[in-house]
Formats: sequence, structure tokens, C-alpha cells
Amino acid sequence: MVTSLKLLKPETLRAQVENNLRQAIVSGQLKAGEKLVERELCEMLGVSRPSLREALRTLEAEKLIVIVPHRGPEVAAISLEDARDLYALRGLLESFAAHEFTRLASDEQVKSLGKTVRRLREAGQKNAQSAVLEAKAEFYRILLEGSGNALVSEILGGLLARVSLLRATSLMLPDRLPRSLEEIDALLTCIQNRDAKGAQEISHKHVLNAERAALGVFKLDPQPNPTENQDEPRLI
Amino acid sequence: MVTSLKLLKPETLRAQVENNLRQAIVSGQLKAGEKLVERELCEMLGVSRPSLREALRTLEAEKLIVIVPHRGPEVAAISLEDARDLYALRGLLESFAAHEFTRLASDEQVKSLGKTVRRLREAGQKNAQSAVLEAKAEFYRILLEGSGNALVSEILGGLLARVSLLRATSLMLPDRLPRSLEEIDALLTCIQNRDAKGAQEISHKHVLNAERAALGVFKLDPQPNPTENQDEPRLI
DNA sequence: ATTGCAAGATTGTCTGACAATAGTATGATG
DNA sequence: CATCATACTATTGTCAGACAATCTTGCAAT
Repeated sequence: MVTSLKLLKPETLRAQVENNLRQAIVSGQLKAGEKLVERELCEMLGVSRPSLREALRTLEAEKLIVIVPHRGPEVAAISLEDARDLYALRGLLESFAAHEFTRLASDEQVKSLGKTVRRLREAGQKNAQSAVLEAKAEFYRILLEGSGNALVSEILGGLLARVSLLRATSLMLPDRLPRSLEEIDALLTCIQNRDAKGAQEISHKHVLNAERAALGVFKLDPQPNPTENQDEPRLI
Repeated sequence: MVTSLKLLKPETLRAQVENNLRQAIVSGQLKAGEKLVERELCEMLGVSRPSLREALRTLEAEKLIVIVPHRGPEVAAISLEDARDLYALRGLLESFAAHEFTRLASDEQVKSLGKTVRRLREAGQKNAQSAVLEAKAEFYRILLEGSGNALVSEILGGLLARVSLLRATSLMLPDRLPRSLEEIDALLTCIQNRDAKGAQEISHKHVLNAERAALGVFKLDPQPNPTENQDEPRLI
């Protein structure tokens, strides 16, 4: 039996570090705001400082971490304004992608999307968290792939990674899941009918609803907002 | 006379390298497709390899350079599809920014924009290349600042940097400049009338026209496209 | 002309070191 | 006791040098 991981993934070491850290961040293993110390990370990952630092620079450019000179890196935290901007842009791009997918995707791709939606629905009804996330990732993969604009995929992918930073403050989908599934169903119907405008609209609304659900948590959250002074009493 | 560059910009050394290279790329000093050799860059910039490599990783993440493992970095080149994707996204974002600016900008910001447009027009009539570029940069700065979405600014800024990679193949604006100025004038009028929808539309058309002007050059360009085999005769 | 191989060049990575800066603890003072 | 200044420590920023892995190139042989 030939099972050589290295041969299957001839990635450079630095890239592996990058992927490990990115995964750790978007999965919430490294929490937003957490301080990262180079030497600790080196030990954990078993690499030298130069390799680690290169990986950190990449993640910094992706806005997943913030590096303040002479103070070191920490996992990026998202302020309320950031989150609003993020969802506004996501709504714009995601609805564009939906529009273009409806217009351009092959029948096979549409069918494939339908299959994934079914999987998503089943996982949702069973409340299988990880299965839901997996299916949702697949859903996006197909949608973006079929939208015919690699650049939008790239940017939107980065945005979704950043959105996952919010999960640190909001566990998301408590009871929003059923409604989310309904919306995705409606979106799929539009796509199958090749109604691009409709798909765009639904997709946009979908993001707006997700935003409301995610940003609701902010009001209860004692996270200090540096740009807003704390003079006024909080509404807790 | 006190002229200490270092004190005025207490940037970290790596950041300076980053800025230098970025500037060299977007200004066309380093041409698209050009191969970059680490040791040469180190000598030119007077820094060590680790610092340089960190800077390169950042630029790679910004898609201004491409680094193939074991083959080294080179200035990114833009394919026809890339350019189309780029302009599609730029149209989407720029028109969004125009819409939001019209909706949200203060009267002062609108006035400031008007002043910059006037400067732009004068520079254009005198055919003062660098003055045009400068005024255009200022125009975008004001527009993005006033659109109230820092994230869109960030992304669109990155896109504009990438668009400048096209100037390697197209010198842009030979006779397009007058029409471009007309469009910007029309945009300004919409903004002053607080007609958000109109501003969005004009802005979108503006980008589409810019795309046509820029992509026209592609058809004459003998740049080989790796993803498209060259079997079929070219339309020269 | 094509293939195969060897030499050279370049990148990927590590180690170790040192200066500069930020954070922290200590002590002095009112 | 609280506050401020100082010294110390930890961490980052940067460098030099080294070596293995890999790519490219030129040459030789078929």
C-alpha cells in the first residue's frame, strides 16, 4: 500500500503553516482578538521563524490577523461597522454571483447545486452541525465556480472567511437555520427557472437576513468598541 | 533644515520594501510578467532576504505578483479573462460606491469632489498626464472615503492597483480621455442632484466604456494565452 | 533532432544572533 | 496609599550565513 502524504501534497512548508493557521482561525480554534506569539506558534507547528513569519504576512494581507509593529500579530476582531460593511459587500457580491450563475451555469451545474441543497436540507433537519457546514461550503463552491467570474469567487471567499470571525461573538444559527433553508430553497427554484433577476433579489435578501441574525448579538455583547467612547450608558 | 525620512515615516523596514515594490509595479517600472530574483532585489533595496521575502508574500496575497514554488516570483500578468472579471467586479463596486456616496456624502465632500473634477478637467485639456493621474487618484480617494464603506474602499483599491497591470499592454487613454471626462462630469452632476440611482448607472457605464477601451488592445497583442491553445488562427 | 545527464543557479528552510521596542515590575516620592 | 519614573524582561524586527531541494541550462550521446 502506497500512502505518501508528501507526494500527494507537494506543498511548500510555509503553505502548510498558512493553511493550518487559516483553518484554526476560521474554525474558531484561535479566537478573535487572541494574541499570537511567534515562538509559541513555531513550536506548535514545528517550523522556524522565517517560515512562520512569511505565513503570517499572507494571513495579514487576507485580513485574518492584524500585525501591529513591535506588538506582534493577533487574530483579527470585527467591529460593528466592519461587520456592516462586510455584509453589505457580501450581499452585493453574492447576489451578483447568483445572478451570473443563473445566467451562465450549465444544466449539470444546476443539477449539482440542487443535489447539494437536498443534502443541506437533510443535514439541517437532523441538526447535524458539521454536515450543515460542509454542505454549505459545497453549495458556495458550486455557485461560485458556476458564476464564471474567478475574481468574484476569490474575493467572496475571502469575505466568507472573515465573516467566520464573527462566530466568535455569535454562535449563529440557533433558530435561524430553518428560515435560512427556506431561503436557499427559494433561491434554487429561481435558478432552476433561469430567473436571474429573481435569484439576485432572493440572494440579496438572504444575506440581509443573515446580517440581522448575526448583528443582533452585537447589542448584547460587552465587546468594547474603541471608536465609540463608553460615556453613554449601555443598553444591556 | 531637518529632513529625516525615517522619522517622518517610522514604518518598519519591511513595509518600506513593500511600498517600494508596489509602487514600482503599479507605475509600470516593473513590467507585467517580469521575473524577480530575490538576491537582485535585496541588493537594489539594501535589505536582507527574510525582510524581502515577507514583503513578497504580502504582494503575492494582493495578487500583484505570482510566486510559483521553486521558481520564484514574477510580476503578475493579466489574461483576457482576468481583465474581464476585473472590470465586471470593478463596475459592480464602483457603481455601488457612487450610489452610496450620493446617498451619504456630506455637502462638503460633494463640493470637494467637484473641485477635484474641475482640476481633472483642466489637467485633461492640457494633456498633462501626471496631473491627470494625480487628480484621478484624488477623485477616487474622495469618492471611496465618502461612500461610507471602508471594506469596499479596500477591495476596490486593490482592484485598481491590479488594473494598472494592464497598462503594460495598453497605454490607455489616447483619445478616450475626452469622453472619460464627459462621463465623470455627468456623474458629478448626478451626485450633486443627489440622484443615487443615476450616479450608479453612469458609474457603471463609465467602467464598461473603460473596459472596452482597455480590452480593445488585447486583440492586437501577441501575448500568448496559456489556457487557450493557439490552434485557431488569430484575428490580428 | 531528441533524449539524458551533469553543472549551475535559485529558492526553501534552518540556526543563531543582536538591536529596538513594548510591556511589566520595581522602587521612589508626594 | 496612590502615582509616577525607572529598570528589567519579553518579544519583535532584522541580519548573516549556511545547506538541501529543485529548477534551468548547456552539453553530450544516440
